[in-house]
Amino acid sequence: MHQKVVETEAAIQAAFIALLQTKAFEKISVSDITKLAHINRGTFYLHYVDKYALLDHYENHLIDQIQDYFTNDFEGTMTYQSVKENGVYTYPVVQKTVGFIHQEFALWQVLLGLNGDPRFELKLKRIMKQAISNGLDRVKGDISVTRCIPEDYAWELIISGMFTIIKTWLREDDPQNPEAIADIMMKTRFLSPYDLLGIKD
Amino acid sequence: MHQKVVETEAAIQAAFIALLQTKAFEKISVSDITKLAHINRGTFYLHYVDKYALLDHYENHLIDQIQDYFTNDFEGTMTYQSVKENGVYTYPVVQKTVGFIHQEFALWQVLLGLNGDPRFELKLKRIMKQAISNGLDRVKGDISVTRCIPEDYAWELIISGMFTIIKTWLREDDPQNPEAIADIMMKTRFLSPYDLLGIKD
DNA sequence: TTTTAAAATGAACACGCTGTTGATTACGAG
DNA sequence: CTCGTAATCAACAGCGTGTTCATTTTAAAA
Repeated sequence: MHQKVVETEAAIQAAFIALLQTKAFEKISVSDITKLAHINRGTFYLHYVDKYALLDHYENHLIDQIQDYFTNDFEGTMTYQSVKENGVYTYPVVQKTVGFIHQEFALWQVLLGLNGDPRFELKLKRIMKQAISNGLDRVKGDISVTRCIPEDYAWELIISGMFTIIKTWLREDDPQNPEAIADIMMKTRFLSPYDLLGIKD
Repeated sequence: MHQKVVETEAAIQAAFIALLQTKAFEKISVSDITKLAHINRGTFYLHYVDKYALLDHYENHLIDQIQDYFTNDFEGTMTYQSVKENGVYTYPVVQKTVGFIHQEFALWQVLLGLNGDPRFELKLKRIMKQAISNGLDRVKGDISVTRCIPEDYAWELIISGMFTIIKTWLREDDPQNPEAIADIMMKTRFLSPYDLLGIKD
């Protein structure tokens, strides 16, 4: 691949991320991007058909990483791993997933942030649910989601709990390190809202 | 107020909600709205300065209802009320809040839906946190959010748990009745993710 | 180094949506 | 019935879009 292409696409990505930190995706024009990236507007269209293709490109880039890991390297992911210094075990899946996000933090930040794409979050949630379903089937045989509340409500609560942790992480001014987040995810598995509030009823 | 104004604004609202069911807010043009509402494009601008003012108007309408209730009628809201047929008690706050939403279901549906406004959800979350904080202070004196995970993560988890229930409700093809939702909200106070999955570790 | 193919530029185009204007018509409350 | 408010219609400049074509720049191959 031509080196110039790499440069240009990097400039576009940097400009795109910078703009998404300040305004909503739909309010960003191709002109905005190319001005900030110091390239000609026409050049943009040599790389992407429109700004939606740009968004898709980044989203798929991130999704593919996770998707690949979930479908290929899934053996042993739900078993406990080495003891951490604070005495908490961590699943490899959790560690890996948090690691993926940490690797491209700025991109995850804007795509899951206030100016991001709600549909991206939805896609990810579906993937997560599938992965957890599969993981549970493999490790323990007889899991049945509680009948105490409707099953789809239970699933939504579980998945969006994990997303809440990730999104809180991404919104922090001075973000925690990945290990701390993995730790939080492992701990919250056992915490109900009342536990979180510190209420002992 | 002129009757014609009421008609026109009702037509605008109906068109706006209908459009938000099919495409993202930012992709909706004033022309779209006025065409669907069978009014002249110029007429729209006699009522709202732009489509953002329209969005604000509806959001504030909903927020004010809840805000008013939280700040004025808050006495006794966190005490248990009459026993329901299935043996579950419900807080009046929960009942009232779910009731508010049920009253203008279609509007809540689109504003908190996939094509809605993430900032609206954020505003509501802040209000909810404030209300819960106040409520806890009043009813029980010595609540301290768990130190097991960082406090802001705990709060985010609690609040977005409640929002998850509401949003799941709003997305259902054949939505549950309000009582069922209030019931779910009361029950999930005690349920951790592992409880929800039916795992007994 | 020179050649050559790919990549980026700059200017122009029609199109669609915006928000505003001013003149005109429709209509409902009194 | 009448008067004032509300809605309509046509026109306006401004801006972003996506596409074009000729031109210039640039990196890699000869």
